[in-house]
Amino acid sequence: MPELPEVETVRRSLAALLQGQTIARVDVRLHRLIRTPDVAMFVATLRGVPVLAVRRRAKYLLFDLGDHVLVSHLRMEGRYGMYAAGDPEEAHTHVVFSLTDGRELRYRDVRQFGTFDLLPVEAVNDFSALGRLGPEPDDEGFDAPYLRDRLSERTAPIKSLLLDQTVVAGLGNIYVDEILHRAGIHPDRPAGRLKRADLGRIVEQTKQVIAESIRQGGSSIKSYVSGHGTPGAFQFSLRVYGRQGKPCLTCGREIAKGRVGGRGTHVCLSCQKPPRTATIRPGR
DNA sequence: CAGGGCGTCCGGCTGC
DNA sequence: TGCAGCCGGACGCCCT
Repeated sequence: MPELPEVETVRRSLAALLQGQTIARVDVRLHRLIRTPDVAMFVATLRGVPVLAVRRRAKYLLFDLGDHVLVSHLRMEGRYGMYAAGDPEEAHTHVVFSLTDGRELRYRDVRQFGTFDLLPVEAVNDFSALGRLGPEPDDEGFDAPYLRDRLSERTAPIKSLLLDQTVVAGLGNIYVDEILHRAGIHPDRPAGRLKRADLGRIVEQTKQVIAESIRQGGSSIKSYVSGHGTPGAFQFSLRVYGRQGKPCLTCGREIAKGRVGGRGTHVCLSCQKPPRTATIRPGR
């Protein structure tokens, strides 16, 4: 499940692998993944185009191609790999970018949830999702006053709002659980009732957890690997995610698992005091 | 109008 | 051994 650190790790490997490369042609096997423009236009526009840079915004990969930007979202299980032209094709290969040096950048996606949008450069900032994204965790503007401004009056659980990409960009289910545990905040807490100090700890832990995971090459949970095919190591630093039934690494209490906002949620009920309204509470 | 909750997409995997 | 149900990021829809 690639979140910001995993997408950043993929970006770095793709930037190295695609350095100075030009797309010779593109073969789209699963048309549904191409959202804009239509597949014929998508393929025609990409023919013979150089890859100038690979950027990232939140969980989106942006390939700078001169007049156009290719916006790629991996969603749950999308992944890229570099292959020689004759290499046997692995299952769930949906898009193949043939490069002029003979290699192939292949996009695979078991869940078929990933998306591609090829946009004129001047349209990128207005592109629906990209245009509404909140600050990145490492932005200076992502601080406690900003969060208080965005969360005041909001009654939804803090977890749901940290997953809202317009509040802060790039967090997913794994990192939100980790951030809230380290900040000592129960995920069911109504966002608008958090104190200034609570918001400060959330901001601090968000920045720390994301930066540390990027240093570790992301978390390899389920299928994630970088563009080089190498796994990350941050999964060994996870303190609550996937650890239900095991002792809290801080206090020893058994980690509980429930649902918040429809998402599987891991919590230590000693380190993260449940509010009266909590759906995940002691005694079960 | 906007907040909030839920259904949808998909198929490998879990558990009965 | 067979198979129904689970799971989730972004987004659409619906209700309040």
